[in-house]
Amino acid sequence: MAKDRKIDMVILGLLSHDNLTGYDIKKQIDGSIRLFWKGSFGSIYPALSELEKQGSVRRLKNNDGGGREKIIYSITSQGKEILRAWVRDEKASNDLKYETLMKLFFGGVESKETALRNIEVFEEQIKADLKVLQIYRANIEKALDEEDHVYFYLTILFGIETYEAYLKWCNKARKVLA
Amino acid sequence: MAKDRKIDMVILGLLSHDNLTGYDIKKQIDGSIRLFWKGSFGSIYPALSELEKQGSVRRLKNNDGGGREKIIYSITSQGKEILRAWVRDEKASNDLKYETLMKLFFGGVESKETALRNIEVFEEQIKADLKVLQIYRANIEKALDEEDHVYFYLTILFGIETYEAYLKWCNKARKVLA
DNA sequence: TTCACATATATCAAATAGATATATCGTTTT
DNA sequence: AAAACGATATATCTATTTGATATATGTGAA
Repeated sequence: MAKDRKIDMVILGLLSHDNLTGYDIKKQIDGSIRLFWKGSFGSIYPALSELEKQGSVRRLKNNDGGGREKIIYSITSQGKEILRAWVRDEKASNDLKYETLMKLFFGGVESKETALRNIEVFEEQIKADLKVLQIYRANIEKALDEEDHVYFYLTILFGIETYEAYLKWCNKARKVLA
Repeated sequence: MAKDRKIDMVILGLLSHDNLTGYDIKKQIDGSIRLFWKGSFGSIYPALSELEKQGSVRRLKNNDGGGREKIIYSITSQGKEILRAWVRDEKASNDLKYETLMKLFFGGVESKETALRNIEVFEEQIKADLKVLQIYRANIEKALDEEDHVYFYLTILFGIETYEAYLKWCNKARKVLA
């Protein structure tokens, strides 16, 4: 596979906002990033080691007198330049893996009821996620003057717009199957 | 990682419609499936071998007197049952990896113009894809009476609904950034 | 006839997912 | 006060997937 590790950009991007541990990075991915990307420990920790080796991130000394081992990373100026070059690069891979759709696509091997049930499960999940996003939006709209918040806001809007489209589709799909 | 190879379901699903070679499977994934899933030769051929070993697919003899090597597979009744069990199983992983959104999320490290350009590239791609989907829809609506076509139709509708939402979001995003 | 392109199988290294092992810390329950 | 529990934290392993490449044949056009 080509030299093109996407998790590196997630890590550099998050470190451009804050100094973080690998565990922190995982938490942020599962939080604000999960709308459009994901990552596991199995990719985060090895990536952090290699980024350090190549000089894109730096380990902050933080031996505050014995206690839980904790490695806080910060981004270097080289890391920032790599991140910026990636943001400027126009090519981007956008793809989704929707098992629900696949189950529906091959729905012919099972009953219509099964198809409807799969749509229902999907709908419930989306409704729950949409509620969370709407709370995010309400909160962030109070603090939109801060520069970086605008970009976060845009991704929230993306989530809301697409999730509403999913719900519309669920209704249409039900009608088509009926 | 858990015993849970999704490519197996893509293969079994496609073989439940038709007997196909590995190459055919790849073509169908890049065609009708690509809206919600993808797969590469590097996963298809090994999966076909294992599915054959476990008795879910069968190799059809087709030595039609010398010529290009060609291995046509068909699904067995065991394979069909595995496919059906998977369709009945409610749990489904739905996730997207949108590099455009990630570039936007970390847009603060670059200029607003870069962010707008990334949105523009994304928009052009979606517009092109949407056109194709609308042609698909028009064609399939003429043949909706055939049982299996309904499920294909639903995935097309899903694509159209979400792509239209993406375009709406592009316009909103432009306004927010302005 | 040569060139490009589509068909077709197969394999490899790099990247990722998902699970698990290990250990510490803080809070709550017994 | 001890035990139990869940959150924090690093690290590693295997299975899976990607994306690229190697190899070879068939087909149509210049």
